Amino acid sequence: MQPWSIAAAAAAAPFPPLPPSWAHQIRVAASQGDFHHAIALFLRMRASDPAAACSSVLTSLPGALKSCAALGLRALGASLHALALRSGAFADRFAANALLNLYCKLPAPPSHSPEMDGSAVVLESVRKVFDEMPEKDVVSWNTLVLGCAESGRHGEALGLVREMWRDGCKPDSFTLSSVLPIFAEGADVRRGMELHGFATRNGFHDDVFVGSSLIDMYANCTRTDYSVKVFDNLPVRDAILWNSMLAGCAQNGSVDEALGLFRRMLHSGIKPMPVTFSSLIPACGNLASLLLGKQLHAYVIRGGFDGNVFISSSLIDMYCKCGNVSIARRIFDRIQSPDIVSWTAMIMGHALHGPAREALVLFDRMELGNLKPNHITFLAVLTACSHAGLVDKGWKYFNSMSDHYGIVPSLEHHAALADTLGRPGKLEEAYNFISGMKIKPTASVWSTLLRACKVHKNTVLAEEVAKKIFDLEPRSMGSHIILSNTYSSSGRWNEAAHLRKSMRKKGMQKEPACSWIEVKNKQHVFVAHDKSHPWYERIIDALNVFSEQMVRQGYVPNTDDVFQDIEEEQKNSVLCGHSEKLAIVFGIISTPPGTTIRVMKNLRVCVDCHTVTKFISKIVGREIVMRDANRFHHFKDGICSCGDFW
DNA sequence: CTAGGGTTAG
Repeated sequence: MQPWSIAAAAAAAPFPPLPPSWAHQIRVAASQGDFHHAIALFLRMRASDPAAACSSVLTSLPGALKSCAALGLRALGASLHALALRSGAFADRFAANALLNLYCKLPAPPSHSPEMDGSAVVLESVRKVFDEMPEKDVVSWNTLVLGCAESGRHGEALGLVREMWRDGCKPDSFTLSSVLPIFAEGADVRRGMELHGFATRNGFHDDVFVGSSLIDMYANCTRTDYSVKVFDNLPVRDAILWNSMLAGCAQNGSVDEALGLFRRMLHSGIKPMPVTFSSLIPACGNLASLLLGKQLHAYVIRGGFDGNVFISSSLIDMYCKCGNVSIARRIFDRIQSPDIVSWTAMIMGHALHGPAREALVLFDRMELGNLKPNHITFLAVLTACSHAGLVDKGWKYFNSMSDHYGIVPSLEHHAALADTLGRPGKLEEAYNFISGMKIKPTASVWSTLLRACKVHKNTVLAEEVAKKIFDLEPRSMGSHIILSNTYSSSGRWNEAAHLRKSMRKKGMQKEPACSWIEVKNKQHVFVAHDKSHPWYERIIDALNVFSEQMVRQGYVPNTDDVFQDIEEEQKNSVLCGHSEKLAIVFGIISTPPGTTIRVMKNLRVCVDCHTVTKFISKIVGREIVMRDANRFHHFKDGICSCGDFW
């Protein structure tokens, strides 16, 4: 006889494995994010297996409720609520918390009462569930705190934290990471640091969730130095945290820090992801550093990310901002299905670089593809109209916004149309347009007209417009300067001097004009009449040589923009010191023949510099790209892409 | 049953 053994018995007659229970399957599906499946299982159980449905209410309800919350199933959620009450499952912490979460996550229903909006109705039922809960724990509090924080009820969320504290329930890492984004949004670094202190004292500081909320909070408060410290102290840094750090730095202007992190990231063997690039590349655009941008583009290609629309759009934008619209266009043309952002970036690029009509050609092509323009697209289109001097089209696009697209024109759209009207000299029309606006025009809307008044030398209207601007914004620097220049250019030196004097009295100082150029990885900055650059003498010598050639070709200095009451002879020497001329000539004598010159300027280019640059581009046979405060100018063979209209 | 962190156009 064989000795009796369980193993032998099992081997002889193995039982088939038990089928997983309904409740188990529902829990697993819900926790894996397969909410439809979880709901389907729950409904099937209720219909086909009343006994199981009855015995596993407690264990299956949380998963089902979570799925309703995720899918926004209000009606089913309500019937589960009834079931929870009827079956007594509501007494259970887990089921009750899941119910609380459901009400927090459901979108606000349309409101029927005028006194109360939908979200207030929701909050009331949430609060009711919460108050009736027989047993509250930290999860219940956290659910409510998050619900308030996410629906913008910041004060209430913070009040709840105090309330839970008083109630003897200690905030934990969940609470912290729900509340920290409030201080991030409000850029309230003081209270953010208080929470950081609390986190440290209670051992939550190296929690990844808390850590990433802290990083985000400090970045939003433009304290990326603290972000980096928190980041460095975290024990575990997975890849996403790097990206979050990087984006935080890049978006808040700490580009050097972002690039440093990018290098460290590569060093630590963490592979860059598409988001890494779509947050870094725009930062290069904002620095207008073509060199850096090109290096990142090379990484993008090597990493095989060039098919990503986000990256392509950011590359288009970066190349446009760095002055290379043709590369941008090549990238755009290679996108299989450009989205609204890619189109808008490209339209804006053409609008800013010229010829601006190309922007409108693109817009029409986009519409043929049934892609719907949004308010930013219209901003780009209206910018194109103003730069191309297309008054009728400007009106047409402006009116079509509300007529065909249901987009309410914003202040920016109004400013763009006012500019479109004013630039070609339709000052009266622009004035009437601004006066008749449905929203109250701001100083910046009026100042587009003021600039137009200066260009068209209408001192009377300029004075009236300036008065409106100074009422709205008494210390508007730009407007003071434009008005003073308007006086000067019509020979009213006394009034100009008087205005300048009152500006000095108010302690207002003009922003000095400066231009800069990147040569051999180094930025060279030129301030007007600044002789400190080591090559200054050589630059002036070269400028004089160009001058002689220009005069032979018919150049006449334009002293309209010299706003001092001095002799013509002296005015010419004032013009010679303009920063953009210094930067351009430096670029020409310090780079090999044929190299494209890219110059940036903080203010708008003056008429004389514009003319001189056209001559120089022809004399040296080079393309010169200049970004001024308003747009890009491409000079080639004596012609500028702005069509002398800017 | 509760949490977070990422991206492009102005």
